Amino acid sequence: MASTYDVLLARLQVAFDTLEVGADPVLRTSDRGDYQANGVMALAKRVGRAPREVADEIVGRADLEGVASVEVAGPGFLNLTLNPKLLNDQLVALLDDPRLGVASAPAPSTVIIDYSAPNVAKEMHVGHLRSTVIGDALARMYRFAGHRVIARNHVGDWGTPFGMLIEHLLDLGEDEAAANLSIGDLDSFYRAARVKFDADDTFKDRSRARVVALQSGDPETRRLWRILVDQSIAYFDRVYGHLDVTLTPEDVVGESYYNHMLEEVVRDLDRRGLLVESDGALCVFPPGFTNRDGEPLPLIIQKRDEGFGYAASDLAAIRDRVSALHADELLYVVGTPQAQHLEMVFAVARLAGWLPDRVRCEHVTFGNVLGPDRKMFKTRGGETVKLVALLDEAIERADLSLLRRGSELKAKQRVHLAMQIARAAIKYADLSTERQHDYVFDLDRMIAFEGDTGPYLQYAHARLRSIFRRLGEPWSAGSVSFSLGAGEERHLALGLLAFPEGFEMSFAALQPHRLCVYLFDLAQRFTAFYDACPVLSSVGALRDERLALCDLTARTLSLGLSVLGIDAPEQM
RNA sequence: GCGGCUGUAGCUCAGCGGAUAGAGCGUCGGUCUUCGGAACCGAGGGUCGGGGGUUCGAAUCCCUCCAGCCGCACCA
Repeated sequence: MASTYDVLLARLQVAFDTLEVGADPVLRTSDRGDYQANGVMALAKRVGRAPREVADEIVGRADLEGVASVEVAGPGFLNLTLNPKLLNDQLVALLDDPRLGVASAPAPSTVIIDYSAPNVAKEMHVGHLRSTVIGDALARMYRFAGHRVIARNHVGDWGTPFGMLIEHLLDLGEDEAAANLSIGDLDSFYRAARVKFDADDTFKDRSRARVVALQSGDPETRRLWRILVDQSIAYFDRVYGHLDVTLTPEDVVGESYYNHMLEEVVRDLDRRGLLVESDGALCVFPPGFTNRDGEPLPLIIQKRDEGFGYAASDLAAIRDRVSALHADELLYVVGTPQAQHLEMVFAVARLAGWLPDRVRCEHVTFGNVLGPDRKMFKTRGGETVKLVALLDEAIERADLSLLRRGSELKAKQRVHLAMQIARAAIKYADLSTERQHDYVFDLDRMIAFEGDTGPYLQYAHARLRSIFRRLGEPWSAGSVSFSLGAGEERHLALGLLAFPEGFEMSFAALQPHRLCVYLFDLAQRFTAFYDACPVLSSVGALRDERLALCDLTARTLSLGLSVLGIDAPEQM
């Protein structure tokens, strides 16, 4: 089905095209009418005529029969009020549409989304939260939009620290070490290795030798390294499970995966005459980048010691993703501090011809998670906050709230529900602020059941489902018609019909918070309706109509939340 | 110094060149003998960091200044 917005836009577009082909009607929802079109003024300017006159002409030429009534206001606004029959027909169509009006991409693209990227043998902490949550929401949005998503978890599984980590593993004994790692105690493992490395020269020498052995492919060293990697991946997988993130171990394609391609990256850059030796390092100087002294800034491909910089594996990854995986689109959900690095990598990949213009390549940046003091979020002791600790605390609080409220659920169900609420609280708080902005992590605020929070949306959904439970029998729409006599009903209905725009705008801009804004607005429309319009105690056609509105609202909330990676429990 | 991001109500944040800048929390007042009150309705609260400019129209685009955060050659 065509969304209501699209129906309206198509009719207006025809009229605008008669004055200037492709002129944007600038169609928006409005509080002056159901929608307003603001494109007349700009168009009048371009064609050199009076705005009111152009507005009148557009109104005269637009075939809005059966769609909307229109009024010209102010300097040339077109205020549109949707036709009751159109409203009814669109709502009836939604009842049978599992996608609730959102079109599926006619030509699916292959999209590679690079996100999460924790480090092997290190705990996942708040620093990974946003990349993981935002990346996963985007992956779900792309899938829902009908595209093919290849997730890539570019874990840090290579580099000099692995010398000391492997030596520490040997000191502990493989079994002991694996046991430590498998319970997720990665940080103390890493710290212990670090302490020895700093204090003990023999250990330091062993570690360095071990790095060389690792890099030269020594089988025994590789086997030991594999233990570290596998234990870590298993641990990450458990964290993703707790967070309900769709990443799997198969999506883990770490830095080491690209090792065998690095020589070729260097050779190819050299062949194309892009490689420059500078201070003993092999670099590319993409135009337009300078350092603090205004000198050209290099992207270091191979270091003086012949080791490869991380730019090399990033470049290899682009080559691989474009040529072997046939990506149409590359997204990097990586923190803002990497902006310049990634810009340079993209620039070099374009220069080298590995990244053709047809492939969209974008750095999806995000701001920091701040503590109550507005500085980077840390524990009171100044340590990074572990992701599992964060989630555990949220679960505990959610469980307490349920208890305080006198939840009748059994302990086991309650804990599961507390987990769903905790995840919703944390994810929604993260997704509902504009991506690029920093936000203050405030568990009290995000887990509150009132206000613009994940739990509030879940609650709205649970109340809706409760209506259908009380109904006592399966409900089906049958032959409902929507007369929308009450203002609250009409307001809610317009909200339901706007789901496609809500999703599309959020998706096109890669900004999950717009979908959050939409869902919160819908939930508010619903609660106002719920307060004013009795459902179960009404009778006949009115009752059917209200039940249908409830059904659509519940499905829209549930679908919208699921696209963001948030559960909508039946009962709370 | 250069580059990037940010500055909107007491607090946390939305705001797509359009009409009177909106939510949530908090505050104050109200509703309803609760289809789940974790609700609803209303009020108060703003030099949109300052100053210029472009435009019929600027929180939004441009310039400049102020404040804050981040990055700027071999750790990834």
